[in-house]
Amino acid sequence: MADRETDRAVSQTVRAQLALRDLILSGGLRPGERISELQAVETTGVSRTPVRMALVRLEEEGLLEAIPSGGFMVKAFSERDILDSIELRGTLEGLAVRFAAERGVSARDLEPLKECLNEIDGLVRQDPISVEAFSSYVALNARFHALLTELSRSPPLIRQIDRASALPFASPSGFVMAQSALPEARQILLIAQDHHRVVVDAIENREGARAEAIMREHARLAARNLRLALRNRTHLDLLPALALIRSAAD
Amino acid sequence: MADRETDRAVSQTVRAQLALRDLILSGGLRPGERISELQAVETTGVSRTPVRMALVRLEEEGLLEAIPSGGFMVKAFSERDILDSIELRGTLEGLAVRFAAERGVSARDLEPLKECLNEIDGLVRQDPISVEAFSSYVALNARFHALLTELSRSPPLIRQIDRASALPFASPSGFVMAQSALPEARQILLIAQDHHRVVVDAIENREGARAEAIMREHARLAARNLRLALRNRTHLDLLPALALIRSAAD
DNA sequence: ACCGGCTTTAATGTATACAGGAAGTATTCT
DNA sequence: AGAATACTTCCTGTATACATTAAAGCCGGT
Repeated sequence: MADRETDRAVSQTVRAQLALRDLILSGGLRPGERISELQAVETTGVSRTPVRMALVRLEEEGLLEAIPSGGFMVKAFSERDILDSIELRGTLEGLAVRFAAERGVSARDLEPLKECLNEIDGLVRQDPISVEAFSSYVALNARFHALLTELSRSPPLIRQIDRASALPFASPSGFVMAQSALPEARQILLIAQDHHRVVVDAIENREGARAEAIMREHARLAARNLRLALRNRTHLDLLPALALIRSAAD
Repeated sequence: MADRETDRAVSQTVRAQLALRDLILSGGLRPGERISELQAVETTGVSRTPVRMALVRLEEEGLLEAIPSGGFMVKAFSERDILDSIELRGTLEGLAVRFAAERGVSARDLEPLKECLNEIDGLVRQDPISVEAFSSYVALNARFHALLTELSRSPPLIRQIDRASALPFASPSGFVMAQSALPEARQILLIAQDHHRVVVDAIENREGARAEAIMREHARLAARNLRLALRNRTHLDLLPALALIRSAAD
């Protein structure tokens, strides 16, 4: 019912984009496989025009790759690509918090950040942390990162960060759920939350270099999570877009 | 008539994209102005479908902005936006050269870079530097930066740098021509070339932090060029996309 | 049996027709 | 005279039909 209403509200293009993205991330298409427009029309139920539109947007998003002769194929990522994408996001977020620190942030703008921090504190206080708490953490973490980048007050930078975070495995919360099954899960979350507090403190004190450095290191937690999850090979079903990873042998 | 042949070779979408981009950058449309598809059809001579495609790509490129009610408008940039975009590019290029330094680059891969450097040396040796030499510099500089980012061997990063450099005022050579009319032109070029040599040296010696820092500073030369050109208000016609800059008062 | 060329098929790129909706304008009422 | 409402007009989003081109399969020759 709500679905029915939103279905009518959003454009066919967006509907196709969401459907195709889910299909790709769920592994419905193999990396390197050509994605036929006609086939996409059948699976999404919309006509070719919005499907084409959605394909272009998914290419810009980084999930698809244009075939020289025409059309698109599902992009394949190496583990290195993913690690680089995480480092890339960390670098951009580092620039954002440096801007925030150097340019100054009002106490009023800092308040929602601190609320976020307190809510996260409430979550990580429990030991062990429930799966529901992890789920809540993902949402709060995403909100915190979004608020943080906005502190830069730099539309071009915010835009670029959004684009870099569009790849699910590069997003700030990409590997949090996968981490929930790990024994060191709570410890990692505590460290991450400490990073959060430190970066806010650095911004408050106008310490640009410190804020930038800690933000870069913060992103590297995601890289650690990925490596741990891949090594343990447990709960890999919690990893979105794992289907897009091609082994180094390919 | 190579034009006639290329016209037939490239798709209508690309043709529309190039035509519309030129139109926007030349100031044919005012920032904030809605860009009508029908009007675009008339000016480009292609039908609505490729025009629509081109509009979407130009939006992703950052030159257009989607209107909530539908359609697109020409994006307006503040001087701050442009300076931030330059700093952003510098940060990304800094990451690229850090990757290159840390991961190591073979002498073979470094060779084309050094050729580029020698060619640029030949240009900046003359005093004063001719306009033709400036023009050659732009091409060589673009080539050098492209080779440099490729040394990172990181497709996601290269992709992101390309996107960040798509905005003409953020590209490595965006303000070089505007600088050609300045009295301090040669001095700036000499400094830029020194940066080039230093960054290659740093990469060779695996000095990641040094390479990153010098690359960031190198980008800031573009910021200085922009400020000088805007203050002197001379030869502003050499600045592409100046029409997109809205004053702080707007 | 394998390779090369031809034919057929299918997929993309393009053009256009149609419907729904937003914005601007004119008119009318207060 | 001003504001609100209704109307008209234009614009976008969507669907579909057509043409061109690339790819795949088949047939024939070596």
